[in-house]
Amino acid sequence: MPRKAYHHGDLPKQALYAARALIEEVGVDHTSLRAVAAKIDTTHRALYNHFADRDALLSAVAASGYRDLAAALTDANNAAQHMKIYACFALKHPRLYGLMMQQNYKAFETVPALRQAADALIQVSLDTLAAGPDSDDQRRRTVMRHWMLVHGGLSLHLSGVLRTRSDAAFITEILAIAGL
Amino acid sequence: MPRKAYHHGDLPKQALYAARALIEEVGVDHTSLRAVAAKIDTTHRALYNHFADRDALLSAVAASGYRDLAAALTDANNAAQHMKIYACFALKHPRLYGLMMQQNYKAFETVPALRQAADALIQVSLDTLAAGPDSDDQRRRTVMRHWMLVHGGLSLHLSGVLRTRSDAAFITEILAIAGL
DNA sequence: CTCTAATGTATCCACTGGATATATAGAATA
DNA sequence: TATTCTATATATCCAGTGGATACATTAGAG
Repeated sequence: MPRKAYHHGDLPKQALYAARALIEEVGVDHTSLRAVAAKIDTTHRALYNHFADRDALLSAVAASGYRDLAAALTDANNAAQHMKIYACFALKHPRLYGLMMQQNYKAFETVPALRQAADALIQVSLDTLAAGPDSDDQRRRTVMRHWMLVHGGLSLHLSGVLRTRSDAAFITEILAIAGL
Repeated sequence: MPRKAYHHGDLPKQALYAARALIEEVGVDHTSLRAVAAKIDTTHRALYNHFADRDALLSAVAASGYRDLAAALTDANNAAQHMKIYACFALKHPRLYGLMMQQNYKAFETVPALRQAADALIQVSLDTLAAGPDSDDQRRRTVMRHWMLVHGGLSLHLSGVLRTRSDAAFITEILAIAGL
């Protein structure tokens, strides 16, 4: 895709975009290093110069998802808007969102960018949802409660366990359940 | 492990147990058909006589998890007990629980046992959480709200996004957040 | 007792993530 | 400018995977 030169120019960033695109297209399970490499016209082994292994690449994609979500949420002025924007993001990028929530303790420890991106998201949520003069513990719980509701609802909706209806109906329903 | 006879006796059930054990030991990603087959002393291809493919086997394991969870929840007399038992199950079998929640629409359509098991769980929850004379829609929302909170909390806790504390602290925290 | 359908086996395939060794190029040094 | 050094890309290999096809065995229906 880029030049035919031996060196690629900006392989890390392009690999990230390519991986993210592939994940959103065909799902995480069907996203192979070789497919990502082919998409940016390089060898699958070249990726290892920039990512420790496949999981590290996936975690980097997850981190980019967290960043985008946090950025989108800065537009929220209240809890209801916050929940709507959050849910819309997840419904628009279900596989990316699944990957973000599939990260585990080890990933958060191993990939600093992931930890940072998640913390940034938490900060945005704190600013929007718990701006009052409450104690830190109280504010943390407010965010946690909100996140539990919206993420729990999304998870049940996206999987299909709960036989929820259309996306739009789902959003109004979780808003009602959350009392917003 | 069983006899050395050509026919195995009860391969489907044993395969299910073996797969579930492997999943709880090493995680879904590292559970291969060959490893499951080796555990019950057969060929990986024999599994295909009883499960359409790897995903079908995993979905069957998930269904068995739903059944066990529903059975455990019949002991609950109120919402607080319900939430505690649910959370304890997930914390005791985190990888199995992850698999259960990783099932998607296609799995629920393709594997009838999975749909049935999930519906049975919903029924138990309806009985415990929404026994009153409310409308069906109201009862459904009560269950949904409860499930959103507990599953959302578990998901955030198990992944480590939210930096939650110990399991015990987590349980008391979600009970408080849910107002139970 | 035979025949057939269900079940288990043997063997193959394309593909995967990852390891090792080699080639290239861009930057720093001289 | 010429030379070395290091980061980056490639080539090639490997064991392991899910799945396909063809064949062997066996239990049961007739």
